Amino acid sequence: MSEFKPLLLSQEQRIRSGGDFRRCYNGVRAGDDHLLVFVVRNENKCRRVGVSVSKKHGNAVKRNRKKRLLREAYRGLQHDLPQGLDLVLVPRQRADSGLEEFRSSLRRLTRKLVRRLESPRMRPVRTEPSS
RNA sequence: GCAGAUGGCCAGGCGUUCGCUGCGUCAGAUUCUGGCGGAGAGGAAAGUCCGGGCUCCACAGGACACGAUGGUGGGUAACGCCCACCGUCCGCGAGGAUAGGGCAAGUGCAACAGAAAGCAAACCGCCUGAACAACACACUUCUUGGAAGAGUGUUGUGAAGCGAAGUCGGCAACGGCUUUCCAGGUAAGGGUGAAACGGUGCGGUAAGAGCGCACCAGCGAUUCGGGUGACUGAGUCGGCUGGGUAAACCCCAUUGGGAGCAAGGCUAAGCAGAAGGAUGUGCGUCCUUGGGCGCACGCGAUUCGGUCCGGGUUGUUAUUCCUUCGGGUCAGCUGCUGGAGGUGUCGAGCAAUCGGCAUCGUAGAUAAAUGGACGCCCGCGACGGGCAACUGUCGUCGACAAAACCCGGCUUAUCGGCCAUCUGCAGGC
RNA sequence: UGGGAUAUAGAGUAAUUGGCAACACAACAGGUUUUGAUCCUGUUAUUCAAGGUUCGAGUCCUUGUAUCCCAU
Repeated sequence: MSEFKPLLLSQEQRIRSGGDFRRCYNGVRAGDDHLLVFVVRNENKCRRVGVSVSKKHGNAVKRNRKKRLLREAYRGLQHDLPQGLDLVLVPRQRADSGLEEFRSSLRRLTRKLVRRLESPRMRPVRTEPSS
């Protein structure tokens, strides 16, 4: 399915400003044992992704490793995702999270989130005041 | 061979493929895309404990505070770092550790124990004399059952108490009263304590004591020798000694402007201001008698490391200055990597290090670039096979940890190895 | 990135310039009570870690760890 499209990940496809991150945290979210995903729609028709790893995951080497694994998982799966979304990926504090776990979690969670975005918006209204 | 000591080095390797960030070049195109080439984390990049470069601010000075350092000589841009040496301590040794100036300027501290914890004595104890008592000896007088006196020797007492002596009461245990507890010498001994005013021996003495002597340890002065110096070797003399603690205050010597690349500079975009405070006086000069300008003093603000003195700048009646609160933006470029640079070699030096020559081009990210997958080799671990060398399979297996303006150090973390020199023990020739 | 502070029983605080780590709360055990509450008694500390100075360190010095705060 994605063998014709290059698996690139350039700077335009990344979320880099604090405001964009804050907008995503107010959006729809879903998570499992390995991953937490925040999603919001954006105006232009491209996918963007941001990665956030807190200091509780260890020192700089361990944090960089998790960021790279998350970016690599997104890079392999980006053409399976719909257009016009901003994603923020936050890993859970687990030592056994590898690339395959992140890939399967990302695939399952984005499918769930897309379904929730297209259904009548009951969930976002309920999540807004709590956050 | 085993056990160590010191110094240095490496930080899994190779290949294919999909990606990431700069650079060079070419093409499209107009600041983006593509092709090609080449580059892309460390010995600690870490902690931010010191020192410097660089940038901005401030750059008359003085006094007092404050911080840091502390053997000597050298190295360095500088250092709290490094090298060499000295002293002290530890180790059989190779070696290791060392904040290592001054308690003879002053102040302070030392719980408990101990007689006593700092300035020299007091106390216990030991000794002498006097006094009192008892006993013994011999003497004198009166006199012969004996008494009195003074003497010598021995013993006992001899600072407050269960003391001594006398006397009274009581069968006794004991109780009451009276008297007395004087004058010196001595620091050998006195359980303790981390630490106690030199140690041992002989002499000496009433008892003792560096009181004297010999040796040893320590201090001071001095002579000669070695060293740039810290210091050290040998000798002589002296009084015999004056404790410890300064990572206790302190003293001495040396030294220290402030803030930091989010420094600083440029461009673009955007917004909304509000409140409060700021004293004048004199002189000179110019013109239209009301102001302008300048100077001095005063006052306000700010700055000169913290305070004071004393300076600098600025304002002093208004399109100015200062303070506080609020609003907006937080985008891009630059600084940004060629520097106290790396490697090799020669020379100086014990070394740290320095100099000459040759050669190399070696990260620049900004929610922050080095990653993913596969294969082979290496190492490790587990389970097997084999007498052994070795070999098969498996592994979310591969130390600590990632630049953020740049250097020099220090400290801390670290799987597994390699090399060189040296020491001790055991064995063989 | 720069600056500052703190760490003591389960949680909260003391420890007067170095000399036996204290207090109330909580927990546990025992006692009082018919039972419970109250009350009484007792127990519970690697003073954040390592090293040094000192006869002796919670205290002084050095290094590290963790947490919190401030500026931009």
